Amino acid sequence: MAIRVRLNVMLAERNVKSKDLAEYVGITEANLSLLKQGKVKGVRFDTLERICQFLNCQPGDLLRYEEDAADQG
Amino acid sequence: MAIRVRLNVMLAERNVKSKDLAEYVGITEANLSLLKQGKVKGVRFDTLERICQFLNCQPGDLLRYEEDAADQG
DNA sequence: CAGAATTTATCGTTTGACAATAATTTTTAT
DNA sequence: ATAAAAATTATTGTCAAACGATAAATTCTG
Repeated sequence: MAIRVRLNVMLAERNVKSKDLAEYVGITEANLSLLKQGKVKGVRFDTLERICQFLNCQPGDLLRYEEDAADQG
Repeated sequence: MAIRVRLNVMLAERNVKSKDLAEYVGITEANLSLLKQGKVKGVRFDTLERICQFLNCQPGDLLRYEEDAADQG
């Protein structure tokens, strides 16, 4: 079990481009990519906040405590 | 709007002591207190994971994107 | 293929999570 | 009220890592 970042799912569902989200949040596409791929060890609340704001969702939609997964949506 | 940490609520509901959670998670009571009070700017996923594990809940139960609130539960 | 989008890779900066510790305050019995 | 327990606040310090900036490589998509 681990925290899984579901940003990729959220973006796909809403057909939002990483570039646009990155721009809105105020981080680089590179760093957003890392976050999407679950390659960061944590997140700052202001970043999380901006993402929720842009995607009009809750942290719970982006973060899940679940089985380590290879690739399922 | 901002990210709000609802740890206090979760602990109260489950009648869990901060000390016990801190011990389980592996952080000091002082730092857990800061997290509870919403006085940290972010959180590491391994910390979030342990909290979810101990409280048997999801990140969404602990983090909410909502109106900045003074003290309501 | 061409262009766009995304990911990966480096290196550097700076923030801040968390440790360790102690004192203060609040809560909970007795 | 008083003692004990629990929680908060306060300080100082360390070090991991979030994020920036940039560029190259890879993966879509038309």
